[in-house]
Amino acid sequence: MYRTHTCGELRISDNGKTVMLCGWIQKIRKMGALTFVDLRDRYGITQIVLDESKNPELLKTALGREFVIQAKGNVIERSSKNLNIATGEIEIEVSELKVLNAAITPPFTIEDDTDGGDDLRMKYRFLDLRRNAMKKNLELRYAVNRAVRNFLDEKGFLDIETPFLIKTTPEGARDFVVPSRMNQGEFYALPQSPQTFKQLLMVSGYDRYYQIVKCFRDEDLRADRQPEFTQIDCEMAFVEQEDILQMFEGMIKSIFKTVKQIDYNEPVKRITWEEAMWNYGNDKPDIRFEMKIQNLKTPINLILNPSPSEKDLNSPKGNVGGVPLSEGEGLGVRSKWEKSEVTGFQVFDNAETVLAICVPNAAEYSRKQTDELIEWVKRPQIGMGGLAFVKCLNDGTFKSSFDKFFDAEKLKSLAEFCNAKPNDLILILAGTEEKTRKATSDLRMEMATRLGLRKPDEFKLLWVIDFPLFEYAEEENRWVARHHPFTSPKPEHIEVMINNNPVIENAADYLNHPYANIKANAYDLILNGNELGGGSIRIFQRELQEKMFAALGMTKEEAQHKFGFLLGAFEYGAPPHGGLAFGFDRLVALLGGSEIIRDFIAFPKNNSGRDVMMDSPSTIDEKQLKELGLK
RNA sequence: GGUGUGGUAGUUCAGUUGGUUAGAAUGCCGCCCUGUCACGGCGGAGGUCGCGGGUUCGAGUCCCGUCCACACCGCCA
Repeated sequence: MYRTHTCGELRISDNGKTVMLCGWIQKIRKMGALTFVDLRDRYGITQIVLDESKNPELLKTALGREFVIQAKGNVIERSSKNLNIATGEIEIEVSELKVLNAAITPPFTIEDDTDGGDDLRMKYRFLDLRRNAMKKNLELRYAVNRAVRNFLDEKGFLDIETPFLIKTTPEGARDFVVPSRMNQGEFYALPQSPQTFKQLLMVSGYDRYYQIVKCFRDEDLRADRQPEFTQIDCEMAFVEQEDILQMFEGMIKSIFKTVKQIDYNEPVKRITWEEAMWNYGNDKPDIRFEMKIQNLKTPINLILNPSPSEKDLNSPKGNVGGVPLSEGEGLGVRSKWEKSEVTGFQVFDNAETVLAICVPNAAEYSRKQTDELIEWVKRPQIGMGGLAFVKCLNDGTFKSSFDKFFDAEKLKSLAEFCNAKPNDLILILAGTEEKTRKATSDLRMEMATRLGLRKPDEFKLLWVIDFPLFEYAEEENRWVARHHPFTSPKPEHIEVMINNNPVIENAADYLNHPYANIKANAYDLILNGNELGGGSIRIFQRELQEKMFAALGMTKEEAQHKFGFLLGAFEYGAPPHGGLAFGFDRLVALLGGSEIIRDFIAFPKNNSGRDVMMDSPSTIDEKQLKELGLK
């Protein structure tokens, strides 16, 4: 027997017991004839005492940090207690000590606040994982895993494994491929997601499926993106969008409750993709704070309203795609400001788009601070030429960076249009539509970060719905699926899809193609500005699926070659179905108050997709290459 | 593919306008210390300043190239 207890469980009530502990030496403190050793394992730290005056043999063996030892002795009450640790009232008076394995000095300290940099911690990941901070992250990961399984199990979902060695798919991310030895010249692909398998499971009648499963995408990494990552993959049959939103909103709330003790009782807010783009400039808005984008000039009308004759731009309330806009913020709202487009300020007058945000309580920003913001928007990643601002002073006056062109009256009307409050700082960006909208969105997030409005302990969920079905791919001059090619158009848009030719005759005018306006039964769940997951109601009839493949530029033969198995299955009684998938790593990281998923994965890859601990990827032997027919 | 930031002791970092023998903290080693728990005291070892080239009387410092790490853009249905 190695141990009777762990290093985290002994208390004052165990006083007098003879115990055996095993663990790693965290720290040695020598006080003359007395030596204190902090012994650490997964469960905690227990102090053991080596008393040379009572047992001189004990100190004959050399000890050092991270040695693995076994200590036998009596639990005694400490004469000076340490109430900062759970075992701090007792210590072990050691009678027998055994070094199970010596250790060389670790390259960084195994402490919460380690002195090790990212690079080293990755190289010695097995040491990094000894740290309390990492242990907590992995424990959180497992807690979320359990919460998911418990919830879905209770709802009757079945966990069914799907293969990792599958077929390459033309759409979407780049595939990782695996050469086949037995079928030389051919390759498996690792799944980007179990998408087609879960749909086939619906055809098979397993009407509630889930899997917490590894997925693979050969794309560049980010703090929140790894080449292999884990998804909570779910699918249901005989459901409408509403059923899915309810079910999985419930799942996330249940995770909040079990893992974070958060009661998220209110229904999750929903907005359309168009509202998201209009008000926040991106499709995953952080709604912990307002700071909505104000449109001072041309709206995203080309996207939102390709044929102004059909939808009156000047109507007080826009109504797009049959979905009423929230909070009376019509897409078509225009004010007298809007109509007086010639301001005399060329930067505004010449720009396609002029967008503003009202930053609360920032009117006292100094020249230095505003200059710094201007530099911020000029960074290559943002790429704006400059930034205009209006300070809404508490005395009701305004001070702007373009006073030369705007008199007091004009500034006032601008501030009113933006619904600016006293002490607000209005920041204005002007330029081409797409770039300016993205820049304003980035600026909004940046200002919120600077003002501390992105509170890590506040969780705000949001459904973004009614995504466009297609996206225009400029390089190929064709439509690509915004979500994936199995996503169903909204029922009222199916006709548009079937009755129109997908070919884009005039690339410059693609927004006027009927396909640009088709909306999908697709939805994303956003948490604090991060995409937690997304999904859609799927196509389940062969004809519509074929039409979809055709819309994406596939010939009938190609579609049959690549997805014949799915098209075939649809002919044998496929039920209506839909589902979604969550980014498990991202969910865990966010619950842990971070956006860096690397810290929540035991053995992650670095920025260039390398595992620096085992040094993969690596070259392979000639022999292996030959066997695979690659040489 | 691109942009930015960084690379100096085992580790985290400082290093002025280009100028003597490149510093601090921490870790490590040795000695002292019977109640420490961020222990304390004394002493010591430890450097190809990422790599290659250039400018210069002289380069950690300036220039060019390159490698690596991180963040971001493109990309990620």
